[in-house]
Amino acid sequence: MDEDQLKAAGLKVTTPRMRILTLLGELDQPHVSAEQVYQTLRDAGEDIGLATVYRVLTQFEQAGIVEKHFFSGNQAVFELADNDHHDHLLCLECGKVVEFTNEVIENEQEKIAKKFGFELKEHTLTLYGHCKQKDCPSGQK
Amino acid sequence: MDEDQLKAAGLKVTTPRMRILTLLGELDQPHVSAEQVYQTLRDAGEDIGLATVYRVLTQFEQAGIVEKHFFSGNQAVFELADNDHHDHLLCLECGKVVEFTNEVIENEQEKIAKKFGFELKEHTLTLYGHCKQKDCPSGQK
DNA sequence: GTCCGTGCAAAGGATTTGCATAATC
DNA sequence: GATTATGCAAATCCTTTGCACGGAC
Repeated sequence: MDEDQLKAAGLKVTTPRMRILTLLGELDQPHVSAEQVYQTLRDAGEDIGLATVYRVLTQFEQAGIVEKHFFSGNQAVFELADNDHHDHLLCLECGKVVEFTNEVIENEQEKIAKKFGFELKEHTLTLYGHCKQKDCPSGQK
Repeated sequence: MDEDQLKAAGLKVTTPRMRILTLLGELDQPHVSAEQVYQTLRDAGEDIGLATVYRVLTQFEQAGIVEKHFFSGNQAVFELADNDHHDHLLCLECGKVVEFTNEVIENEQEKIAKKFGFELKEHTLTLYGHCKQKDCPSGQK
């Protein structure tokens, strides 16, 4: 339960934290910016500040509850961390995001790190392309 | 020659552009921020503006002369684009950067894109770890 | 009641833009 | 000489911080 996750992370159970955590679990598109979280909650009538959203998301990241990505380079997006790691494939035209996991690549990364004497801690793999769907500009014929 | 690269990109041959292009080719550590380029040139006595550095690097990126990366998330770094693509492995402790290429991963990426109906355009793969070298905090016993 | 958390406004850092001047072709 | 570049300063965008008040335990 959300509440237990907060306690486990040593964070007091407050309204903003609960609202943000719940919201992250209800999204259609699991990748959101701090601004989007803020706007969504404001629209829902919450009296929350943008600074709090940033603070909470940062705390969640440190607690391992969420992951932070820099798909676009200028604005961070957050997503609820799931048990098994995954990477991303996204459409340059419509922004659609697909998550995937690939054992072959994961193993190869370990080999590369070992080859250079590194102890691998984490990695970021993002593929960019055109999804070619009917609802995307890249799919128009 | 540097000059020809500029002309080929449809950019006039100006002092700032030549200085930046030359500098990028002479670096020990090929990954630099706009600020570093700016400081290095100022220290060398050039009368250049930071805004120009940003403008030129952006133009170079669009011309395919340089690549822009977001290793740290908050500050972009640039490097001269080489013929064959490569990915990066970097040390979380000392910032050391190693470049590598891996056919297995490249092929696997194509398969993934195909599997989801995407036309792959580009990708970013960065591995983070500890290099364990004697000159790095991660290497101290 | 103590301590941590929050909202708001101000500060910060990286990058971009407006504009008059200066350089390239 | 016309057009494109440049330097400087101001502006913008995203994110963080300072501070007094409010809420959790």
